[in-house]
Amino acid sequence: MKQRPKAVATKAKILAAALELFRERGYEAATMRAIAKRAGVALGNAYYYFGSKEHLIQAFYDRTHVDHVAAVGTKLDDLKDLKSRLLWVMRKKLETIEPYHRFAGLLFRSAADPNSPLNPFSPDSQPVRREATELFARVVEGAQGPIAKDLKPELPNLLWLYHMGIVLYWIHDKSEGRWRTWKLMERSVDLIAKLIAVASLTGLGPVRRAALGLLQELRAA
Amino acid sequence: MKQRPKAVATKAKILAAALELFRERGYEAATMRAIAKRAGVALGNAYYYFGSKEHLIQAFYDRTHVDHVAAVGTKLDDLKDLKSRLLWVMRKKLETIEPYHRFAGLLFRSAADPNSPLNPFSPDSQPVRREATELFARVVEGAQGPIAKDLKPELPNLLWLYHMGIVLYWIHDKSEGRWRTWKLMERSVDLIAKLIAVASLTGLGPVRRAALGLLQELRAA
DNA sequence: GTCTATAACCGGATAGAC
DNA sequence: GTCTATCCGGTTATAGAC
Repeated sequence: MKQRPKAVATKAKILAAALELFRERGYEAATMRAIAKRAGVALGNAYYYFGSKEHLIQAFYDRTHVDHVAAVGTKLDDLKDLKSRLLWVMRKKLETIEPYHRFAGLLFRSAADPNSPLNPFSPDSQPVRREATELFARVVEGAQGPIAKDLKPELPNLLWLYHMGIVLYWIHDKSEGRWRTWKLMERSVDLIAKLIAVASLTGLGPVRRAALGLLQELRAA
Repeated sequence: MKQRPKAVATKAKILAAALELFRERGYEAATMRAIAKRAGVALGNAYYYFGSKEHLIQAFYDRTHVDHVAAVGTKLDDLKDLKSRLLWVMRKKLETIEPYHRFAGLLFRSAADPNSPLNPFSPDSQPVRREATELFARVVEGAQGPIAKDLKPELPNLLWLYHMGIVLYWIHDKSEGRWRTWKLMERSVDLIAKLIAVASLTGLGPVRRAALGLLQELRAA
């Protein structure tokens, strides 16, 4: 019922025009009027298909996520220990988003707003977020070595959160080729692998208990 | 030279009106026209004192920081262990910002943009950030109990970063009276106190070494 | 330097006719 | 589904007064 071909074509035209103009002029300078005009469509019609200008950006997210999964590919299956698996996924992430660094500030500006549909915790973003989390579930699932039972189910979400933190750092990173982010990412992946190993060996100390309590809190939200 | 009393009074009037309206209606609904009107001032005059609506947010930052420090007050000196000290400071923080929850999202929106002067890592924000960090230095400084020598200098920055994380959670928190944030804050403060204690007792395991290396990386940026 | 008043521009968003 | 007309608010411009 949603597949009237004309509607699909119009929507695609508008989206294509928008992405073009974003690339050419950046987000702010690509006005809705210009987008509509390039798409050969009235302004109001653009709003008929995309509730707001921000809805147009969602395409970027979807695309980079798909690109990331593709870049990760089947190579992940060849890596056995958690550290190299996580490292691989994170490397591919940074490589995938690198071309967008110029525009990232503008894009993520909306992403930080709790009221924006682009915010990664919003209902609109749930599908992408779930898929992204599943990627980290794959990372954990295929890893050899012991992982504590009570920690394991939390890990995909935690790693997703961690990866958001790295992306946030990357956005602000002005160093040449983002080498700071790369170093930070490599070091933190190392630390995370060590932490998981330690947490999975040790008995139930008060620190471990406090940490797990905190995790439950977070999950309930 | 900047202290013509009339000018100071006018600027204060405008800021007060803005904060009032932000509280009452949120950021978007508090139009510059309404702010000027409430301040009993012409629209152009508001722009004479605040270059843009965002500049009013910067003023908000400063204001809440001052309020926070005042709320923390001398009571901090009566608290001896790190946990109660940190808890006190964080409680006062959440209390101080609570009235502004409605428009906090918009605030963070600008803060996430690396090109915005509002972003907490920008040069413009350095003064506020340094002062805020000093508050956490006070927390650490006055605490009894052992704190590892190599960890101690990192703590003010780390705690500042932690407190930003809590604020980020608070911004997205839709629960009644932000009780989720409060619980998360209390639990995480507990965990942090435990972590610091353990880290200060234990010898130099690989985890500790990796963590400290990561901290150095972050500080260098 | 401080302030008023008014008009105008621009672009995101909406209403309602067709 | 698509259009045109319109609203709304941030921002700027102007011209002048204390």
